Amino acid sequence: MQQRLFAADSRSTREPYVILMPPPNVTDRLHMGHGLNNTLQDIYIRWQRMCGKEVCWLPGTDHAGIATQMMVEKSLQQEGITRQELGRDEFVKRCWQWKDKHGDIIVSQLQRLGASADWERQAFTMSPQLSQAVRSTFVDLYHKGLIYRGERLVNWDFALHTAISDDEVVNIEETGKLWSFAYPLDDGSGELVVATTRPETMFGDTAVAVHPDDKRYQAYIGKQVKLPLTTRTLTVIADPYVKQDFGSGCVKITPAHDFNDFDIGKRHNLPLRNIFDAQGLLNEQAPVPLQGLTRDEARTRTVQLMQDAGLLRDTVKHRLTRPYSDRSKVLIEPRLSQQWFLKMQPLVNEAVRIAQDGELCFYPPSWKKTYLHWLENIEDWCISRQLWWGHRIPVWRCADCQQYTVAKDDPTQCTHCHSQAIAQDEDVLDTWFSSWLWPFSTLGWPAVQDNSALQKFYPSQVLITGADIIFLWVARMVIAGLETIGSPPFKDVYFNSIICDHQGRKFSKTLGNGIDPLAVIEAHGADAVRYTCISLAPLGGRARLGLKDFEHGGRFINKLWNAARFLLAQPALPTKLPALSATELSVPEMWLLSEFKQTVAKIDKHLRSYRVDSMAETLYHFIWGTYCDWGVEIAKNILRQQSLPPEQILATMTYVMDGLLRLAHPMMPFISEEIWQRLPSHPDWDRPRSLVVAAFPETKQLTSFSAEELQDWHFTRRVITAIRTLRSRSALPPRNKLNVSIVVGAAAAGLRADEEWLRDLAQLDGIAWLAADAPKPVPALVQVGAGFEVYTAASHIDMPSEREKLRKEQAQLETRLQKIAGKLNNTAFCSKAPPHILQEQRDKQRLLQEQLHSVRLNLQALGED
RNA sequence: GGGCGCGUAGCUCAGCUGGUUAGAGCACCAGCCUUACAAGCUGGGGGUCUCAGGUUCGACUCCUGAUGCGCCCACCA
Repeated sequence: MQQRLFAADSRSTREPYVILMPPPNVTDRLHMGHGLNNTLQDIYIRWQRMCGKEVCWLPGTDHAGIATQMMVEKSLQQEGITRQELGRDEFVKRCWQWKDKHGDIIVSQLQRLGASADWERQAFTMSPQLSQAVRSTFVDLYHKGLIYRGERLVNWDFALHTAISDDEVVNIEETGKLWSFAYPLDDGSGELVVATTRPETMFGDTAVAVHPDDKRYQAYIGKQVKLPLTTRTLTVIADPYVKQDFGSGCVKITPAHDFNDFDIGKRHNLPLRNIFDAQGLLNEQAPVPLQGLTRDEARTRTVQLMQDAGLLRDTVKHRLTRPYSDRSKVLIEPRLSQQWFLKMQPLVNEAVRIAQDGELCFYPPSWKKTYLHWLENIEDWCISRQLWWGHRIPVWRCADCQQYTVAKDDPTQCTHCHSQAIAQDEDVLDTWFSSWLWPFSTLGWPAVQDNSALQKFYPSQVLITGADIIFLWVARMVIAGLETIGSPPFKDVYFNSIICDHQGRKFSKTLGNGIDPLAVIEAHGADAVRYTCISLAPLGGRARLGLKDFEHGGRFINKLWNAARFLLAQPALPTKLPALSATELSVPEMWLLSEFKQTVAKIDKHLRSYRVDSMAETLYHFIWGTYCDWGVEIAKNILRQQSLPPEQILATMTYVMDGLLRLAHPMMPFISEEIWQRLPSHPDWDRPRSLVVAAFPETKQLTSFSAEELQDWHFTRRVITAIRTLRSRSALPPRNKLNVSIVVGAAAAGLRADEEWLRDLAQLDGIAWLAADAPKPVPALVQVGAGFEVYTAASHIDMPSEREKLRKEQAQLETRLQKIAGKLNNTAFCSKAPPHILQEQRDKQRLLQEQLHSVRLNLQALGED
């Protein structure tokens, strides 16, 4: 029913506010990281909707090529079949089924969380519309000469049998071994020693390199060495890449299996010798006994064979970083293959500029450097994948003329020779090649018939996502937006926390330390999950979350619910409330309203600076510490005393409750709406049919009162707190009223005017007002405050501990006074510190001196021992 | 090797542009089922703000160095 309120109207005249949901992968259900990410987006969307913007939160899912294909293959495995047995068409069909199932689960999870996205605009990276965008982009970039096919060394994943991009490789530091092998000179005049961490790659060696300036090896340059265990020989070449001080200063060069060696090979025209078959097993380049072995088996055997041949010179432990596939977690093999690449260099200039000029802002700002560093060192992007699930590359190769036909619509013939013998490239595109178009492909681009959505909702205001995909997704979206639409896709990038378990470990399936958002929603409610997530998740940091933490949120929701119940259960609560009238307000009400206004100002500030954790804290303190702890107590007092008409205070309480529900709504949409619907409408607030579209409080419309007007009340509150402490120390049950004596100095008039409040909020029976110079009531418990003393008689007073307490206070006051005196006696401080700081210290000194004096007199009255 | 960030109460963290008695939640202790709330109320204990210098009248806050930890990027076979 509320969903209609979430729909974005592209023809609206309101100012747009747009957020694009980072599309969750359709691989699996959502985890708590998604819970946080989507809560944050929803907070901003709901806030801005309440501020009167035409908001559009565009939801959707990502086909996640590699990840989904892995999941589907895994499920096939359980049925005992491989995707090859199933065939491509059938396999892709299975992937669609998987997508439908998990896409639905994801949407229902997001809705349970309260996500107020425009569900009618749901997008999917492989929908017909987005496929059109992908093709269009590919074809355009191809015709601009930016997409090319080439045989290059790429990161090869032997588990998935596909190339992956540099950004999908994760390097892990490990301890391995460094072996030194002797390669005998062909003319029998000696040997060269080379070091390697990967012995098995020696069969792909096509040279040995030394540094051109290395005196030790001048004579060897151009000579031949024998490649052990084979019949081949290698030339000794000179290249400045070689470090003279590492190992022997000789390097074996394996151009087909190492990125650096590949470059050297190019410089020296070395042959590329691939030693692996498609499965990652050693091929015929290796000696017969090693053929068909895996990399690991071959390594052990190679070392053994070299040792047997008397050519193993050394084995040492060695720290090295190895590349792993981020998805499949297997060791990456650099492998020569035909792939499609996108030239990135010509595309990045503008993306760099807008970050430097502040047209694109990162929160936290430190990410700007990381972003720029990546762009400034950009490499070509390998965009083809040897997978089945994804966007098929829109390129057809002609069997007759061997030329490529690159087209947006499926061609029937070769554009070069018109032959019909054309076949589409078997590969698919990297998933990110569709994700990077998300800011405009989801809005209908490149369809021309109706681009009102694109015009209205591009660009978006803020992208809220995890910093882990800053290169994979964020930077690339900026590039695509600038290249395709001509303007950046968003203004702000807000990096949310990474959710970890209580020990600071990332959630992972293998550890089983994840928290299922739905289970927690069942236990504590969606609002509690939302509140807990954001209050514990600082901007861009790492948030440690345990199951127990959600109790905090649960308690808060419960507290709010009870506060509302108090109000709603009042028999005197009128259905028609009077408007606020400054002249009829009691001082505590004036204070409550002022506190509310301050809260509104703080929340506005925190939202604008993306400090949602601070916003949550601010609201928590207002609701719990101000509205409940004081507001409700004040209301009870008035209702009990009948000192004022009940409608008046109930109207104020309703007004503030209505306002705080508005503040709370973006964060806690369920409970706030639930209460708000039951609340009588207040004439000073608008009353639409749902809180979803109610106005967000603005400070300029709110009433507040000056510090002078509230000064006495602040003093009274301090006295009340002191009396409560006294009561607690007297161990008297709260229902027993207390008799106190009060000594007041300068603030006497104000306090005595508030006597009724004092009496009620501190649960007093009788008050005796004492003059400052009157004898101290003995024996009695005492609390000495700034500008006042309160006493109460108690049945039995533990004199030593009472003295102890006073002495402790005395010591504390003395220390503080010493510090202040230190400052005030410092001539430099007095001459250089700003006047108001100086005055502050003097005032403080006077108050503390008075307080110390009182404490001392009380100590004397108790009799020093 | 380069970049970024973090070391504050037993635990998880706030503390923004230097001046507060350094705060919150959880945990702990004491007393309370006070008619909104025991998922609660009223109090309480607990911190040489990682260390060492410096700037300043004044540093948790700014600068330098040390040290421990985390993340990212690059990489010597």
